Amino acid sequence: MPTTTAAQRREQARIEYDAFLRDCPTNQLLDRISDKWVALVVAALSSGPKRYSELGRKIAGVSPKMLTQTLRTLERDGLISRTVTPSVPVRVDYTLTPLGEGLARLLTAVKDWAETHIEEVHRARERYDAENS
Amino acid sequence: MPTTTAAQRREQARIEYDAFLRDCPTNQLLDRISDKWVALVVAALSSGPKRYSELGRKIAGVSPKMLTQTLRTLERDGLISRTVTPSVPVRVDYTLTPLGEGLARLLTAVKDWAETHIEEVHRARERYDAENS
DNA sequence: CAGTATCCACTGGGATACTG
DNA sequence: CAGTATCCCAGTGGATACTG
Repeated sequence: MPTTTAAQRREQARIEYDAFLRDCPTNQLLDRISDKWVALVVAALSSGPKRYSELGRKIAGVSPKMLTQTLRTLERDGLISRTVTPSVPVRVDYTLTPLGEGLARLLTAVKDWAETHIEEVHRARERYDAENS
Repeated sequence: MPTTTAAQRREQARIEYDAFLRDCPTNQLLDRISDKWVALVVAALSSGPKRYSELGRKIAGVSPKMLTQTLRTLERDGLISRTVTPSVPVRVDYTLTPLGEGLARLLTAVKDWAETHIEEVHRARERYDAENS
């Protein structure tokens, strides 16, 4: 009789795997671009620098909290840069860095694939749903 | 005095935006590949067909529930195909469809970008954390 | 204008147990 | 072997209110 159960062993594996995934570059990147607002912010900024409130308006429905949070992580990762103009009232501009522009191009590739194949995916869904009704 | 508050207007915008995002092909795709397990399953299958339990072992730490759920949505989207061999015990194989192979190639592009630029991101993070300490 | 702070509801996914 | 069913908790993000 083993002293560890199957569940315990899988939990151990899960812990190790989580650690591995945190270190995995691909997963770190997927964590970023999968964030609901990141892709939208990057897309908005790819047409040029924007102010905080411009982003808030362009990305309708985002709360100040999430907009700030998104901008902070992107800034921390070196994907966007934040410029404060100490006028009254203050003005803050966000711009894509060269690294961020690279990410924008990658997202364009994702977008192209999505738009090219979405019809096929939709047909597959209809077929699947029809068969399993 | 307006009859709608700023919050109410933003909520309305959020609802419309959510609807828009649901219809947006890019976001639908991002929803898929951002799923914690999808990328792992696709990667596992890109080296050839696998059985359910093989996937469970290769992707350490995944629970049966999530593995099944992931496989179902991928099958529904036409990205993988499921083949049941009615032997005893039953045998189920999962394979990437041509569409799924296309997705796998896209994920390879994502992976390449991630691995090429992760160092730069890490340096940016260290710089950011040092400045804001 | 450009945020920050707090509270809280909701849901995604893990643990666990069971089945054709 | 290949799942399904149920319970349940933690983390995410929205609402709301406040500030330099």
